[in-house]
Amino acid sequence: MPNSSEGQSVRRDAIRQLLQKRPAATQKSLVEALVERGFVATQSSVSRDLREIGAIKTAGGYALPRAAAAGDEELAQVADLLVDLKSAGPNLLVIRTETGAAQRVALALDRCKWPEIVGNVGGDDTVFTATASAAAQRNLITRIGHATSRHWQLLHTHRSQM
Amino acid sequence: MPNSSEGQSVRRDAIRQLLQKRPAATQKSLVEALVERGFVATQSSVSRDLREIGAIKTAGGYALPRAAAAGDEELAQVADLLVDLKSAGPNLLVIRTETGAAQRVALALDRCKWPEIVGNVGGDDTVFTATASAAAQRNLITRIGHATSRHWQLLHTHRSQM
DNA sequence: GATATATGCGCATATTTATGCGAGATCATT
DNA sequence: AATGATCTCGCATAAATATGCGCATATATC
Repeated sequence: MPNSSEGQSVRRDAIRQLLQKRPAATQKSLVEALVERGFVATQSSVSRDLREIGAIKTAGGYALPRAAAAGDEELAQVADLLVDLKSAGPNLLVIRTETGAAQRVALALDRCKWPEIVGNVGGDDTVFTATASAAAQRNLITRIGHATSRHWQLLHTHRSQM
Repeated sequence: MPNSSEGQSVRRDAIRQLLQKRPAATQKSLVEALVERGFVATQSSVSRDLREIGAIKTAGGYALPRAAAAGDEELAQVADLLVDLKSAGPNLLVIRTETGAAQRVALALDRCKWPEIVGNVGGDDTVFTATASAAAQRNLITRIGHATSRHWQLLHTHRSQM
């Protein structure tokens, strides 16, 4: 059952966790580790996932870029300020915050330096976050959920594709 | 004419420079760039060089880890304090400094976080720098020379192999 | 200088990684 | 519910990367 059955972002999250624990020597070894954890995936997918995640390959194996790990904390600090989260097309995520907190949230998102985020602008109680693709956006939503320990339910507004 | 005909460190230096300008998409492209600059090398060598240099492969191509670039400046600042430089076996580099400056130099070397350096200790006018191998040591010497814009002539003391 | 040991490198090739393509799958629109 | 646009993913395979081996050269020791 392919397609955006959220399985992808969960798997990528799992990969991030694995990499955080220890670098992975090869993609095959990652596949095996994933299988152990109940995921089904092939080397192909892992290859694509790693690109998407922004992982780097060092002499010691695949690892997360330093910023990727750090980002979570930035966000966690402003978790309480988040109110709502809506997608407006695949390239724009609209985040509602407590009034007056948008700037702070936008700043936190900036500091995360996540590859999914192209850029942010914060108004008063709204942050616009630009994403490169629908996939990146989905991913981002999962990551925000993860970092804020909150389950965001995404009510898509009309998906005006373009 | 293979072997430690210092060609290796020079080539690795060239690779570092290339990577500093822009990431390299593939090793083949690096080989070509090297050839353009008058080097002779195969993909095999470049593969080994990259490992040695500590380069990482990102989605954008091969690049130097941030520290690698930064290190040079650290060292440049203490360049004047260096007096002499001798190897004592493949694993130990003995650096003479102005009196009282050894600590400072050792600190700078630490901060470089170069992969060639296993560790440093600074006394009063002498720094001991541990290297993992003869190759690493040669490499290190070139890099120090490069960073300090100085040509160190290495009088080896007896090379007690072991 | 002769011998022993360690090292650099290219070649050929094994191993690993990336990708074109087609098959489901989902969702918006009509 | 049919149509179409857009995704994800696995397969097969192309492309890229790593490495065992052997020669040539350098270095150490005698």
